Order: sequence, then C-alpha cells, then structure tokens
Amino acid sequence: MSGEDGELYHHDHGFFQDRDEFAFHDERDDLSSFFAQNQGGGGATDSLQALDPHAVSPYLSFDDFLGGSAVRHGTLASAFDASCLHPDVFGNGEISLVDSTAVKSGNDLAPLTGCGGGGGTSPLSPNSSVYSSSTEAAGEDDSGRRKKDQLKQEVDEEEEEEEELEIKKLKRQGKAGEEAERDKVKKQNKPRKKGEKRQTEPRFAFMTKSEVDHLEDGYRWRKYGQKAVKNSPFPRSYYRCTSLKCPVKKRVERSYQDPTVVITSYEGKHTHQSPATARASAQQLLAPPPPAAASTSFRSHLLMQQPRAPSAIQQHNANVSVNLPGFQSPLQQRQVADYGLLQDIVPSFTQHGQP
DNA sequence: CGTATTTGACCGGCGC
DNA sequence: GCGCCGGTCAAATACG
Repeated sequence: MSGEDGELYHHDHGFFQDRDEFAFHDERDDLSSFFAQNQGGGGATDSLQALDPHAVSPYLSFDDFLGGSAVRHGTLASAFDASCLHPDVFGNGEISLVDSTAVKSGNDLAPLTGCGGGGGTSPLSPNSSVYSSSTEAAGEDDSGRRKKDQLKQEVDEEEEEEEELEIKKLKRQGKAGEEAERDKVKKQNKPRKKGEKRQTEPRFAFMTKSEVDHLEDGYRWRKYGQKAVKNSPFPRSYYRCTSLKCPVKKRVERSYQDPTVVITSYEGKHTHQSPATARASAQQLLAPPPPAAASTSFRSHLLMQQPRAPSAIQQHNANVSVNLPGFQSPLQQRQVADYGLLQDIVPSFTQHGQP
C-alpha cells in the first residue's frame, strides 16, 4: 500500500512544493519547461519517470486528448474532480497531481464534487490523481521494455495509425470477409514498416484514487479486452471510444501496490465532442441551467465548485500526503470562471501567449 | 432486440 | 529461434 503510492505521493509532494515556488503561471511556455523541471529536478519524477520520460514531447496534454473542446476538458477534469483541479497540473504535461474526492459507487463524476466542500457530497477519502503523459504510469517496474516501446511509438507516423484504424474498422464491419480474409488483413495490418510499431498516438496517464475502475469522463467507451497484468492481481481493461471513427483508446488498471489507485491511460485524440458535453451545451442553449442541477452537466458542476477548492484541497492533501500548496491562484480561478473548464485544466494552453 | 461485456485465442514485438 | 508479454479480435454471453 504505502509502498509505491506512498512514494508517488511523496514525490509529488516534493514536486508540488517545487512547483509552488514557481507559481502555476510560472510555466512559461508549456510542457517542455515542466518536463525539464521534472527530469532534472528529481523530486516527483523519480517514480514518475518510470512512467516514461521520453514520452514527454510527443504526448498530448489534456487539451489534446480531449479533443480541444473546453467543455470536454471539463468532463475529464471532473474525473480529477475539477473543482480541486490544479492548474499546474494540467498545464504541464508530464506529471501532475490532483486532489479529488473518492469516487464512489457510480462512475459519474458528479459525485466527485467533494473538493469544494460546499458541494456537500462528502468526500470520504481523498481522491488524488497523478497524471503523466506517459502511459505506464503504472509501469512501476517493468519500465525497461516499455520505455523502448514508447520511444519507438514516438517515431511512429500518425498516418499509418489512421490507416490501420481504417483497416481494422473495415475488417470489423465487413465481416463477410471470413477468417481467411481476416487473417490477410491482419497481416497487412501490422507488417507496415519494419521495426516500427503501431501505437503512435500520444498517450497520457494518470492515477486516481477511486473505488471504481472506470471513471466517467464524459465519453462513451466500449470495453474490448481485458488482460491480466503481470505481477498484479488486478487485470487491465481496454476501452475504445464508441464514437464512430474516434481512435481514442483507454486503458484502466489498478495499482497492485495500492488497490485504491486506478491508473488510467488515454491514447489518441477524440475526433468528436463528448456526448456529455454536447448534451450539456444543448441544455444550456435551450434553457438556463438550474442552479444546482444535480445533473450531469460537468461544466456547470465544475464552475460552481472551482472557487472553493483551495481549502478543501489542502485538507485532503493532508490526508493523502499530497501537497498542493497554493495551487489555485486567484488568477486561475478567475480563468476558470471566465473561460471554463478547459482553461482551468490546462492553463498553460490558455495562457499560452504569456511572456 | 440492440448494445455492452466477457473471455479465450491470436498476433506481433521483444528479450534471451 | 523460442518463449513471454501486451494488445486486439470476435464469438459468446449478459444486460437493458
């Protein structure tokens, strides 16, 4: 239990402290600087690096993952409990830590409101998330091979990726093909370039303390596989975005060292809007959002909570030993209010131009 | 009945 | 070359 997690949190702790020194908007440009810090600074990175330092540049930020829609971000943000969201966190690309309340029954993030404390849904246990641009955040041990893999992945071409996806789809749809054909396709599928593996898509992983494996992030996913994880009693689940043509995949697994920690990795970019988002915006257009619409509008939910996060966060932090000192600067909060979820999640992107 | 999940088989990549 | 492993497929099954 405390083993890895403890370590992780510990590191994060240090990390954030570090960050604190630089203030969130400090992140001058973007991920790169952040990465630089991480890699060099040590602190949080140690364990995280195992996740995959190389991944760094090629990886997407939240923004990218979510497809660019602010609202969408919000949804995911909720996964981390946006209310507690840490700007820094999302702004940087490699690793971040978010404090959120435990996700209990139900995948819906709505209940996550905890952070704000105002919400009322009581946060039982703090839900903290660490995220990194790499995948195997969970990697924990067998980083060797994975690192290699990812390095190669970086080299991969997106085009091929798409092609492959297409083929696969066709294959699936045109079942008429029979097995023979299937085999054929399969073979055509992979052989592409020698030495180059598929899987180019940027990845992004984060850890969350949650009782449910599959966190609701606003998108619809279909599980297409599950595999036992070596050295872990917990299986890894593979999900694919159900949206047509959307290549995004997601892997979910539990840390074997701390079963309460769920490691989620996203791969690829959404090519569409999140259903939840769409719904939410539609509603807003039709009618003014109800004050506390318990409902699912991630967006409103988040917006309402943002402001209160700070205090609550720190309390939680204490529990988890995650430190998010002064995480939410007024500036950030303002942004949130002004621009919406995405921005608060990925401040660096929104403020990009900042000198 | 349509959709989602489960699960065993298969494939390719990688290390030895 | 062989075996291991991660990732994916797709038939079977469960669920609404």
